[in-house]
Amino acid sequence: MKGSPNIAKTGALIGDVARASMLSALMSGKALTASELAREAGITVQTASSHLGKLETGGLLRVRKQGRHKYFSLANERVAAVLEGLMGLEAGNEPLRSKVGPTDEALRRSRVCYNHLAGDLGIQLYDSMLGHGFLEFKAKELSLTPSGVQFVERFGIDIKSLQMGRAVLCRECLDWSERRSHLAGSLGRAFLSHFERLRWAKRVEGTRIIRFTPKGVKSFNSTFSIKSNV
Amino acid sequence: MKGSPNIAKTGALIGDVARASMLSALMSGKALTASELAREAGITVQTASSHLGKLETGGLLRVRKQGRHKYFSLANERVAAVLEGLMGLEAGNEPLRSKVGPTDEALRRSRVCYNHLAGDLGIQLYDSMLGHGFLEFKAKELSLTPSGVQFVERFGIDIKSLQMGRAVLCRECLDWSERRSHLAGSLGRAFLSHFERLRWAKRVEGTRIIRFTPKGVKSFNSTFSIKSNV
DNA sequence: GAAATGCTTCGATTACCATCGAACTATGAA
DNA sequence: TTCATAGTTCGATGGTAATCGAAGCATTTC
Repeated sequence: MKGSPNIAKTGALIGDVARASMLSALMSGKALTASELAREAGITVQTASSHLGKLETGGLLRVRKQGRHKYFSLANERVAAVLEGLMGLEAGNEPLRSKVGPTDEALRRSRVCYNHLAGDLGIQLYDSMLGHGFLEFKAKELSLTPSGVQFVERFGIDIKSLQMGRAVLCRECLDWSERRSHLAGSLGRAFLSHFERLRWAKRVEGTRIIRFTPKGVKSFNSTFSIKSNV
Repeated sequence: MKGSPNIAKTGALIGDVARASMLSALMSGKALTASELAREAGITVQTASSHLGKLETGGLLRVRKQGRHKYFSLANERVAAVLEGLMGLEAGNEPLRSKVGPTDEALRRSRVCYNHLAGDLGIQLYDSMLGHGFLEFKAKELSLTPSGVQFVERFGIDIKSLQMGRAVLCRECLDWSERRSHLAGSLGRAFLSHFERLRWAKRVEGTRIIRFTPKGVKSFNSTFSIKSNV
């Protein structure tokens, strides 16, 4: 069967515990330095350097050099999507114990996925946008409707500058905790950073958890007209 | 970072060349025996047995015993989706040479992906169904509209028995050659097997290629009202 | 300039695991 | 029963790659 060695190569890249730790850490979307990633994985910087080199040539990471620092981030959203998919597989297989734990609970509720909002709240946002006709599938791809543009602008996001950029505006991304899609793309990222700017939510340092304030939840629900009991 | 060892485990499972070959072979959706898979991977049956055991306990494979044979298939559609995603990553990174080759060409045109139609033609089918309002996104998930039901039935697919089954009727699946979705789920599988029954298309033994006959292409285009030059 | 910090390269060590031959179990055929 | 086929278990072997100490390069700070 042709094409098999390829998936083996990237599979092997992900298949090392140290590298997997680094990739998981980068799922937050933040760019991290080599030494930060080494600490995250619990290995020395030499070893980390070797790993990071392999991940880069393997096309999983993007690198930016800044002074004497080297910042690593996931190569693109597709890499993030594959990693999310892998996590989802695991979650399905685990007996039940994966459901417990307050950390896990919080992750399922709302977490960052490559700089956009994932988890329960992420799905609610996505569903709401679709339900109000702000997003639609135009035959091929997810796109923002005229009324959607209006809504997003009134919410305080500078849609024009997003459209200027090279990145795709709307994209869907599969969730591992739920089995549903949520909003990715530059609009997805803009939403999350705007939530942070409005102080509705805050990232918990060192994890992927996003903690919404009580007031933040309330505003979120009313903005996207979500019934609080669901 | 929590949750990292998990993705490492499945990553490592995929990361072995022999196992990757087996998984690729199973992407056709067909169930294969242990010795067939051993031959596919170019290893002895003993080694294959060991690999298959690991893949099963890792949750990637489903096993059915039938007499003295043991049939292996991918555990579910999600596993298939992750594998497709991995192939897509590779395809994006490869320089350009991955574009050449007649086999590759044929794969891009139409191939089987876990028993449903993928590739260029798969996307055309999906787009056509959406464009005619036969499929729609109902807030959360892809579903068949009333007119869609009518269309599918008139085409000769027994939609009732599909709806009885436990499997999801419509699902979307991301393509690696294009960057678009195509139709998966039990309806997707029903379409492909009906194409085969009508002799529009035939699987090429030992590969994932689906070869459409000239007449088959014509019928396909007219059924889904696709302009032949696009 | 010198010292400090961030990262890379080199070499030696170690641990893991894919591989296969040989022997074994289980199911089916004659 | 006897033979054949499908698959598993066991043990030995070999190769690959992760790991870290030590030394080296590059950049910034003092």
